[in-house]
Amino acid sequence: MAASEGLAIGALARRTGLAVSAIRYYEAQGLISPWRNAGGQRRYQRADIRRLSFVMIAQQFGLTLPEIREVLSGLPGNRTPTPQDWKDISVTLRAHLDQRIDTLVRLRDNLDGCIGCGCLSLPKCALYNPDDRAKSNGSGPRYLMGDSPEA
Amino acid sequence: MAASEGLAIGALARRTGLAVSAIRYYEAQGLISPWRNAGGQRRYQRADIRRLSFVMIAQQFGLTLPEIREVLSGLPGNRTPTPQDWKDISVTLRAHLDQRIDTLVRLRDNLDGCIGCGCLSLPKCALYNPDDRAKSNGSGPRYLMGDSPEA
DNA sequence: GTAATTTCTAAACCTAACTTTAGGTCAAGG
DNA sequence: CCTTGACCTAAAGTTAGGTTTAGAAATTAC
Repeated sequence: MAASEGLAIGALARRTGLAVSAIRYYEAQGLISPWRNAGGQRRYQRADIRRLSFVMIAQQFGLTLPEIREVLSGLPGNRTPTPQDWKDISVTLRAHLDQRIDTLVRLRDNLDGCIGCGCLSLPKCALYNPDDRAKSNGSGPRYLMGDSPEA
Repeated sequence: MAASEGLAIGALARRTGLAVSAIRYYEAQGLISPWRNAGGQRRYQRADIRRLSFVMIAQQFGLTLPEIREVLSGLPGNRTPTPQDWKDISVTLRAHLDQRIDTLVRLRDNLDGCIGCGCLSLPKCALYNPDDRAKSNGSGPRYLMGDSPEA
């Protein structure tokens, strides 16, 4: 009834642009924790709009949901996060983004020297970086290995 | 028998570091086209080592397999690609990479102003860019939509 | 000329991040 | 009161990019 009862999931979905099913999924992944009303329906705080916005931004930055959950754990649990709280955890986000950009820039800098020369001999190039690739996917060994230029 | 018979799939796997299953998968996706020997086994050209290396690099750059197939279609079909051929298609790759870096840098430049201010009001920020998100995944609508700072 | 490797195909399985479906309950309006 | 729309759970389906499995045939090694 009153506004103090919190937001229903549909209202939160409209405010964030997320699908209702996505919000439930995020809950299952531990990214958001609504309470339940007498009828068993989810109710959200207004601050959860901001929380989900943060999740969406972090996803654009390339973080996985577990990573985002980790970053969000930096928020205070006992009170509604303040603007300063959000600033604080955005530092972590910025670090992730910086690293991602650095990696791509490094790749780009090597492009002309490696593919550009036509040899594609990766082990001899700085492109070969197992650490970068390890994050790509949990399944299967993926590492770069080139050949001698005669191929 | 002789070297002129081409590479078996296991040999190609060893040369590239890819799994045999991955190479077969790439064939199914139209990224590589071996011929078959008398016994029905796949045989590859030595130039295919380079082709797969290119696939692996392009993947690091964030291209999907269909995108990579598209880029590879720029290679001559009637002869073994020369170093210059590889240089030519690497220009396309470079363009993809540049665009990806630009997007991330733009996101970073907006980070302090948007999340950093604590409002997370995305529609009012330059972060809101449907084009960037459209590429993320085929399934489900994902677009950013913020809220007013009171949330 | 066998035995051990490789390779073959097809189909099932895997993760991430969700959506869809099915069948049922809750809440709000008239 | 009762209908309509929002919400509930659980399970199955989806896409990308592969891996694994199973059973059979081809190659290679000795």
